[in-house]
Amino acid sequence: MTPEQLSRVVADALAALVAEGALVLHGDLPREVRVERPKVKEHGDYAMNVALQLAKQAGRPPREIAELLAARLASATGIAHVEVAGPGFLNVRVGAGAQGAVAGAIVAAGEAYGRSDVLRGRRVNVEFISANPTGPLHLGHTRWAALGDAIGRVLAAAGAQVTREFYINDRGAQMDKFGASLAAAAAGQPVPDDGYHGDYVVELASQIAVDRPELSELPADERVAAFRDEGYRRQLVEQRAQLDGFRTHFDVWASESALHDDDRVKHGIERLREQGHLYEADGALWMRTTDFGDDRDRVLVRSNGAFTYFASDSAYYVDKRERGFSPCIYLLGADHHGYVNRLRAIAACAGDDPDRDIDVLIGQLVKVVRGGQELRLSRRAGTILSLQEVVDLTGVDALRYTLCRFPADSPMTVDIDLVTRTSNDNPVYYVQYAHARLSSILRNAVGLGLAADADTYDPALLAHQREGDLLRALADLPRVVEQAAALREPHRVARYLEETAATFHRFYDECRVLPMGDEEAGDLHRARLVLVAATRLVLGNGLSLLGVTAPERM
RNA sequence: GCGCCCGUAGCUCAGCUGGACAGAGCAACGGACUUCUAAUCCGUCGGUCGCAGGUUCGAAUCCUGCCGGGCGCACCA
Repeated sequence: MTPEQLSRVVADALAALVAEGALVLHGDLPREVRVERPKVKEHGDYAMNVALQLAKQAGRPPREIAELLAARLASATGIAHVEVAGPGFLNVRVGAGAQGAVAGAIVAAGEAYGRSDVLRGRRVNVEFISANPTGPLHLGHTRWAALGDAIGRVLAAAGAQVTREFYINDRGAQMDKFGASLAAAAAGQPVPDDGYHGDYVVELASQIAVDRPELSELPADERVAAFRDEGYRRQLVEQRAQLDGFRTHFDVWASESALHDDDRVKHGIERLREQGHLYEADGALWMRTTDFGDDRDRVLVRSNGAFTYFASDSAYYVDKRERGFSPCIYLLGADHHGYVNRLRAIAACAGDDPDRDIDVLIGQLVKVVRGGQELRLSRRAGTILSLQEVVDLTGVDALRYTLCRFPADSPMTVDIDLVTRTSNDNPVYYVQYAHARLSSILRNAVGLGLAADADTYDPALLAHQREGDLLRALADLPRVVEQAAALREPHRVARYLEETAATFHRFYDECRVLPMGDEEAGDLHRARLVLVAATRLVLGNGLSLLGVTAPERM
């Protein structure tokens, strides 16, 4: 019996009580009965607080309601024991057979276990990183790469159709500064003070100068533009290669300048104009974002006729919506949190519901510590720790896992020395090791002529305390995934995996799976083998939601 | 000045969106391998959940005000 099944049983019992008139509720039945796993095992396998929540609506003491429900549940199949505890909690123990059946169900579901269709039909756009193509990606971007990709995976697992998108800020003054920096460096001149100063600028400039000598012959202004475009092209290739290596793949690379070139900016502004929130003042075109919580109105077209960056943002949002996405998710660094109200106001001004159609996630920036010292990351100052450098040090798995382990809004410190360490200071190895151990058992089983057979094992034999603990942990994956998707919090998956791995290790410690020596294989061996296969699937499926590999051996 | 995020064990951090005595890892100390991977397991030590009020059967969680830290407030990109 899974928590979802239990929840349904209790909801049905509740509905029956109401239908019979045994319970009168003011208002509707609760949409869902929440099932929790109590921390204290004396409180049973599962606990529910429906009775406490309904007390007010029913106008009766919670314990009375709980008693009514308990009487009904006592005879339900799969439930071994029900009791009312404390102020009105409903504590349930699940029968061994019903509990053990979970393992077989997981094996039968295979790689689909943990997936659901709660978001079926939703087309979700996840935009993240969106760096300027003026240099290598650094560790700051890496958090969004790991997180954004994992959010995409989790949403897809919940049934959504996901498009991952990278918005290229390839237009405007920063690009020109980049071009000027390259042109200067190529000519052996010092880069402008407000330009880009990293070593990579010099390298890139000299490569371009060698590969495309004709560019250096151009007149000054054309030369800057030529170096800018060539540098841009190469940086983009570089960024994509680095992200590929980090297992982060984008479905769409959206160019800001393309948005202008094919008039989607104009089109977007027209669409917004139809909604009636644009006005002209002081020769400029404004959007009345203050109608929707922004602290000031924003300019779309300056009095000199130039489009603002905000115009691109607005048009880009309209473009996404016209491609059918809802919600459009944005991952932004904390240094951009001022954009939240602005972006939500764009959605509102476009006639959308910001709570439904847009979701702006703010992530705290990562602090980087190496050798006990904090590194200050600045591209323009040239003190970059690039994504590639860090990946080379730590490996993709360790880095991805570490970055996905924490909620985005919690400030995190990446200690390079720690992530680099391939010891059990590193939770990723703890989880991977469990998976390798499980794989090993299954390999050895094959050697003994045994295989996990979900159809013929006896689920009631999985009655050991450690087996029950493990089964209940495994049964949690679907709701962990659902919640991770709903809240856009993949770290829940990581934490869940750590707990489940620990639960497995404890099981392993006490419960022998395979027959020893000349021992004949019995029904308990077969049942445990199914449990092992189920556990391996859960860890493997969970790791893949984070984009981390599940090794067969370590 | 206005706004957003954070403050939980010595350290790094969870805390299931209000539940039953506040958790994990690391660090410290002590145990467990002749048979499925010891990258593991078990035990001990460790907390006024920043402070003060409020909401209620019940608050680390929600509200208000302080304190401390990070970040942001352009016809910039």
